[in-house]
Amino acid sequence: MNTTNDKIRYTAFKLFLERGYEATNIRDICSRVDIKAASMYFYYKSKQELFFSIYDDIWSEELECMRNIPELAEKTAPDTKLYHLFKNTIEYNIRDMIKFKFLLRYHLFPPEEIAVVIVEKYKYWTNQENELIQVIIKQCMDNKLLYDNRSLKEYLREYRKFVNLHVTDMILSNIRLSGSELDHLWNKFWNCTMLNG
Amino acid sequence: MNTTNDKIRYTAFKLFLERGYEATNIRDICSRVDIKAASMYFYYKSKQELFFSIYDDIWSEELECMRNIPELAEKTAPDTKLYHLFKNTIEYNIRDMIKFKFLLRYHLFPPEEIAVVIVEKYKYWTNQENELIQVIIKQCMDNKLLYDNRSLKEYLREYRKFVNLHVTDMILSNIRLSGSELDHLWNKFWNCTMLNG
DNA sequence: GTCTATAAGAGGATAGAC
DNA sequence: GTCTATCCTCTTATAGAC
Repeated sequence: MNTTNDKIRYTAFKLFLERGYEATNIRDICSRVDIKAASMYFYYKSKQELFFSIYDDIWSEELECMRNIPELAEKTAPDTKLYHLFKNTIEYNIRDMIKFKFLLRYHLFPPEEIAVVIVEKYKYWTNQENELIQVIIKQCMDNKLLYDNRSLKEYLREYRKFVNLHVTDMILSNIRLSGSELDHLWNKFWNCTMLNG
Repeated sequence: MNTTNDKIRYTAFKLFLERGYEATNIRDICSRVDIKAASMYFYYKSKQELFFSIYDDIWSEELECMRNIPELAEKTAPDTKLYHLFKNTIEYNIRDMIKFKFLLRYHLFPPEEIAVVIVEKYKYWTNQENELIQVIIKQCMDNKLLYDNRSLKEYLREYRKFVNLHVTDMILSNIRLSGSELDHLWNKFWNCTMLNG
């Protein structure tokens, strides 16, 4: 948060989130950073390059966080692992809700000018994330903790839907769920949806 | 869909939905309608006026539809009424998913220029909708179909969250739920969330 | 690295003719 | 009702000095 580049990235992130890509202009970003618009072009060759540099960083940070959940490395039951993955994901998104909101904005409503690249990058990053989740779900199925009358893909979709919707709801309602509320939701989800879909 | 005004409204709706308010310009709307930009100003005094005319219409139409659900006028049990309200609301949004998506876009990410008015209008319209829902929930509580250890407001929030999230999920995943899937979801919701919160 | 100056274009909106 | 012509402002991006 010290270098000019850091300031540009931080300011651009906030404006891209609040105003959107089209309504954010280089002059506004730069005036807040206290440089002239032309100076931005020393760091990034275009507005698009600046945007995607920020976009990729958000995904990469979130994945890094998911890969470093200590409980996933331990020798715990796979259903417990999935619970920890869920809880850590939600808590990460509560801490950094604006990052999720940023991604939500551009996945739901990609600006025409950058839509093709966004879709491409979205596929890449969700695939990375899915691999992580699928390993655990597969372990659950192998250990008969999840029935195999449903496919891995279906379970994956249920899990992703569950996580996404609760984060989306926190954004829409501006309510942050507590640890015990999360546990309650998880139990309801596991029993009502995963076991008795 | 015959008059010039209809064409302007329909085209503007599509562009406001897909490109967003800031990225949609009068010239683009008018070139598709096959008139010159200046002609738009005969119908609307500004871009904002055009936008809010469309915005209000979407809400008003949805409320009209909810108020005309035949089962709500009949002398059926209030929990059955709530089920019909849910099913009709979802089915209406499946038919006109882009209208829900339009509202979602501007409620989640209101353009700065029109944010204040959007928030004001959003409050007005959701209040209208809430009154309709609350009447039925109150009947459920009066008839002991819902326990009164939770407040009317809490039940209302659970109901709204349930409906909103499933419509949002349909938009995000591009999957439309069938009638039997809706029934299944409703039973799970009623038993797991409303009765055993 | 950061600046000034400027090119080259797109945007909302209005005046006034027909 | 619809047009042409135009105003004025804002935008991304580049050239070239320091």
